[in-house]
Amino acid sequence: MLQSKLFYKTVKEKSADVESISSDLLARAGFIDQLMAGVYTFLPLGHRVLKNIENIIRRNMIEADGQEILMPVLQPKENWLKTGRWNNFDVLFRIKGSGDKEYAMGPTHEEVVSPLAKKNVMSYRDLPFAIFQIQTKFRDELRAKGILRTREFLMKDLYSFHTSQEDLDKYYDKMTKVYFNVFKELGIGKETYLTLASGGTFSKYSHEFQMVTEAGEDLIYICNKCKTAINKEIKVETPVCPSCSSDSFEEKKAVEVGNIFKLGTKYSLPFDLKFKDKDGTEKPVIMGCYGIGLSRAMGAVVEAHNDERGIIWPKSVAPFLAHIIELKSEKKAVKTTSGKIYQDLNKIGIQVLYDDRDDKSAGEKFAEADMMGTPYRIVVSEKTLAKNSVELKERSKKEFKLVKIKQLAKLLK
RNA sequence: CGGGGUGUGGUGUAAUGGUAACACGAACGCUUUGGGAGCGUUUGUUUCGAGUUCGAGUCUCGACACCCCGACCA
Repeated sequence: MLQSKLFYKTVKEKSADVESISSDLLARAGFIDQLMAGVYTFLPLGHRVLKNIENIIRRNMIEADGQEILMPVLQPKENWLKTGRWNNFDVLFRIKGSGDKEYAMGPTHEEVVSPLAKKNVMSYRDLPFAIFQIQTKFRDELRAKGILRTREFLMKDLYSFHTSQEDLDKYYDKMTKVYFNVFKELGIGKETYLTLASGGTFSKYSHEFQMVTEAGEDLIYICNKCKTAINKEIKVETPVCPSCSSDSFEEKKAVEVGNIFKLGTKYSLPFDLKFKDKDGTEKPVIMGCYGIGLSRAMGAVVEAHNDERGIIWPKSVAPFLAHIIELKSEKKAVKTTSGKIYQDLNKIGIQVLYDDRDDKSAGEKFAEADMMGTPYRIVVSEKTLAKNSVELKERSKKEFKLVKIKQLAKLLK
């Protein structure tokens, strides 16, 4: 991508509204734009990051036997009445269509996926299976907080269907590992804890994946002895660690980047979702659900990876792997060589942003590059070309090195 | 939802009730060219609606918006 054509603007000054570091950086670096409280547009840079996150999650879900579908945002009131959530679900957007007909804007999809499953499940032979989607969710949160807590957000939700509790337990454990792998790939594995939580309206217990950060709205308690984490509600119920009985905890602020629930029969019963077992008896299907907020994950990654100059993207989610900075020069070679490097890297499939602008000073280009946080910066100038080289610097490191142009592609691969 | 705060060019700020200003940005020109450059010219502003007043960015009331604290958060 040529930076001269990129749809973006950076803002030098910190915004007056606080929100969170991630929202401020993402907005100022041109990744997102706030339309209103809790609602954001993803600009080309932000959209690329979001797609990278999406692909990491999608690949992991498919590896866990998930099949991708896409369910509607617009849902019938009737299904929500069936589960009793039309009146109970505080953050549900309820909208009116023609003739005052009412609909729900999907905040989650049990009310759609359960009747859907019913159409395909007759016998134990049809089980187990898992289906998921990556889709925009709507929740009428009373209070938004930057990109970390929004009213409209992208979410991956997977639902699993089983013949028995044992089978669900097995899949649930597998999913726990898959989730850890996702967060590791997103670059926040180290900061993320599996946290025992109370299940709310779903089940007695659930698990949250909490990333430790000052920007978090949740409090978690990490056992000093075995590193098991529990959330606030559990801490009230159980003053000692549920796995090692230690009473020494460290309190940390955290943001919930994912959660998993054992739904059991909570949604199969209202929708009459059952199957014929081997012995001929009819049994309710046992369900699990597993969510990850993608846009929130994007904010979480930024919260975990930034410095005073801007964002430091992990390679896995970065909008571009490399950022070529062409410094202004009288000599044509600087531009032609920069252009050639850009083409060569593109050819071998490396995502690269090329700052080809002629009217920007070196300082401004560097400052913007640091703010955007691309993992590798490649500076091309008269100085580097004199040595047949370019300057290669990692965003996360201080030092840089001169690299022969011929070797550049190999190094980045 | 309860409480609090704030709304001024694109952004960040200033302005005893008395001509809306400064910096950054943007456009143009010249100079500069390895860490958000310099000079000059130009550009563009009081959230909305009532009210008080000779006169409102400033005071009063209302609406709307955003932010913060709390509560809430499948």
